[in-house]
Amino acid sequence: MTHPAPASSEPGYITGLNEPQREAVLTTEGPVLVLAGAGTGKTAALTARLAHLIATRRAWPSEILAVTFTNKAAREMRERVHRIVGDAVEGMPWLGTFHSVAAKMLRRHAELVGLQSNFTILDTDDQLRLLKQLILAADIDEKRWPARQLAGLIDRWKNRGWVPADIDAAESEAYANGRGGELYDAYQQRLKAVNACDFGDLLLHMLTILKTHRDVLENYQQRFRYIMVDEYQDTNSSQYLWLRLLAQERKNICCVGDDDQSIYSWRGAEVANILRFDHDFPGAKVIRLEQNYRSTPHILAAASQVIANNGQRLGKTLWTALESGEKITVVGVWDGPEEARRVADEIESHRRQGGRYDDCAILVRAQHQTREFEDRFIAIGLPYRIVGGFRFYERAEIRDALAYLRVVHQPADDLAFERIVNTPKRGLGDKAVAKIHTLARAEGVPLTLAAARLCDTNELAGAARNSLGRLVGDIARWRDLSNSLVHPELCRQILDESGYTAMLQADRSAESAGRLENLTELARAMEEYDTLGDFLEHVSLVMDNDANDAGQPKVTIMTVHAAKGLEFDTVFLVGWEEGLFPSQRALDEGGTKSLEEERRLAYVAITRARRRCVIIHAANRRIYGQWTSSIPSRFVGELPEEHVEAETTMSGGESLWRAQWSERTDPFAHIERGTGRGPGWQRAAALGEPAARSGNGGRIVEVKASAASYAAKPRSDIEIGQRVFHTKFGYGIVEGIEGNKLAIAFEHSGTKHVLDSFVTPA
DNA sequence: CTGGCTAATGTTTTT
DNA sequence: CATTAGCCAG
Repeated sequence: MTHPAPASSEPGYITGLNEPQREAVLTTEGPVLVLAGAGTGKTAALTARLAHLIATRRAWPSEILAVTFTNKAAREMRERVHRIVGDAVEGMPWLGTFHSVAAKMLRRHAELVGLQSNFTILDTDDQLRLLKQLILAADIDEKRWPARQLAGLIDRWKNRGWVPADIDAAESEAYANGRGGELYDAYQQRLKAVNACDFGDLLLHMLTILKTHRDVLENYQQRFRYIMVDEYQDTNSSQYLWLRLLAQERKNICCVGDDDQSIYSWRGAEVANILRFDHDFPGAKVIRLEQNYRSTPHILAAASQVIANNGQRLGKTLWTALESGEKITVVGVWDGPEEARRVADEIESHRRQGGRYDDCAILVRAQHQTREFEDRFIAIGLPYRIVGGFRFYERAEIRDALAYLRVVHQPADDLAFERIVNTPKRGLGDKAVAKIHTLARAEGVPLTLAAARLCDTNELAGAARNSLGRLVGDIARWRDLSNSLVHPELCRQILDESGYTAMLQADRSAESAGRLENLTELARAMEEYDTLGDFLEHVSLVMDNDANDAGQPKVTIMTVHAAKGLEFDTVFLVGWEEGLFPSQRALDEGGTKSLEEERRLAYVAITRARRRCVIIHAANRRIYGQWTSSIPSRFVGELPEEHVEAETTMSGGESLWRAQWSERTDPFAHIERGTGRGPGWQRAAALGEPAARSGNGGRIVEVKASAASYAAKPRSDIEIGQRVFHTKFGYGIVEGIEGNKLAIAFEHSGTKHVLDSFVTPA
């Protein structure tokens, strides 16, 4: 395809675009669906379109609704638009994730669904605690009907846009013999009582409001001259309904998506939304972006071949003008540790050839796979970062601090009160809390108020009464202070006066120093927000842990899900084995639907690579501490041979994994699973230690010293038997020294091999 | 009421 | 295996 010569008066943001991209940018009126394959410049087109609307004065920035799924995507769009149109983007209040935009709206109309505008947004943990209370109260055995299950069910209902009244008997049957609906209703009531929302409510409540209050709906319909949606294939029903209501009047809605990259159906995403777009918006213009700018032909061909195995797809033909590059490499290794060694070796050799660490990414199917790599990388001192994992605000100390702030900010926040009432320990255990609860229920007041009243009675014994009285007094005082004190300072003061800081200081464990640091960071982060309320909202909706990407280049380790939308020169796709990828869960469900989603995930994974894609599968892996043999993923078998370079470190040679692959038809194969005595284990026992086999025709050479440790000399201040401190593993005793590598028996983490530079004498 | 122990249970993926 | 929830003893 050739690019037409740009007209001389053409604005800069158009110039670099190809023909379909231009069309997507310039078709501003009416419904537009952009089907954008991986790496086809979707974000470029989307941001150019946004800039175009503003630059040509079709709309003020405040008249455009632009929604994404992740904060990362929202931030990136904001930055890119800013680069084009400058500070006008500051006035784009309606650019954000579905959840943050909905929350913003809901704060304005909260009273229409029985909430106050300072409502709390609950996280999963609060939600579960609340549900557990309700399950207990309903006299249901929580062992048999776990709160998690109910939470999942309610979430699914909310994703579909169903309020409690919409739950029929059949749906209700999914929990506790038909009591699901009843509990959903109780849950919603309880949320209202504590003036709180969960994630799903943000959209569901707004949907209710838009449906029942014409004036509000019309207001927004008028305001949003243009609506743009990123990753449309990931919308769930409630998001879809919400969008449809808002777009109904002007119909200037532009959705961008790729049905092949729909990987969130477990979260309620409906691919059907993208399939029925032109049904809901008649006359919709469909634009396909098919030129891929990211990957080499080999990579693109392999990805296309894999995804072609899926049935339900709109279908598109990706092509690239790039030169052919190298084939995809498929490597079979013996076990997990070897997989990690192999990846580390490849990265170091890439590095020696002048490459950078941040060219490389390791994509895993499930979070727990990151461990193996982390262990190895720490041992050899290879810089890495793990994306995802725990978010900043999920750490216990942050949540405790936030609970204090929530109690101060929102007096009805019972869940926050429960969390802090005995943290730090102040002698207020179950007994005391139960009394507060009883009183609160009897008088129909929030826990903080009940606690205050309880202090005026003789219900509590001396010590507990004093303790509770102090807490109640403190909270009242902090509430007063919150009007006069800037909130970062308020936060520091609360942490000090509550004894929380002292508690951490008294704690001599490995993590406590980091925790104190996190709290300092929290107070610092608060400075960026105008009000305490703003801050709390950002923490629950927006804050992610992308902040730690500063410093020197690092290898990125993350899940495939987290990698969507990103690209890297070199990508390692690890753990491509049946049961891991595709996941056991997808296999158990048996249907083609979940399997196809796994395949889309594989497609997303492969298409992250620009130049080099290495796919690895291991013959043996430890699952729940048991060695289990595994066979290569079916997706490995679906890779087109002409685009693949296969390699194995196993003596059986290249054909081995293909032979193993045929085991999937063995009806008794599953019997070996989890016994710890499967074929893989037996082979291992027969052949000896995996590492010892490396001379046996295998291509892996056991790396004794990495490049990083090769030339380094040992430290003089550390000797065997010495007690040392390691930032990640805590305290331990040095058991061995080899060059600058130490073997340390850690008090909590067992014996590990680490570089001495990570260690200080204790 | 606290702290330490045992037992059970779990691993997708995230706003 | 590793974490966590729930139980029991001090």
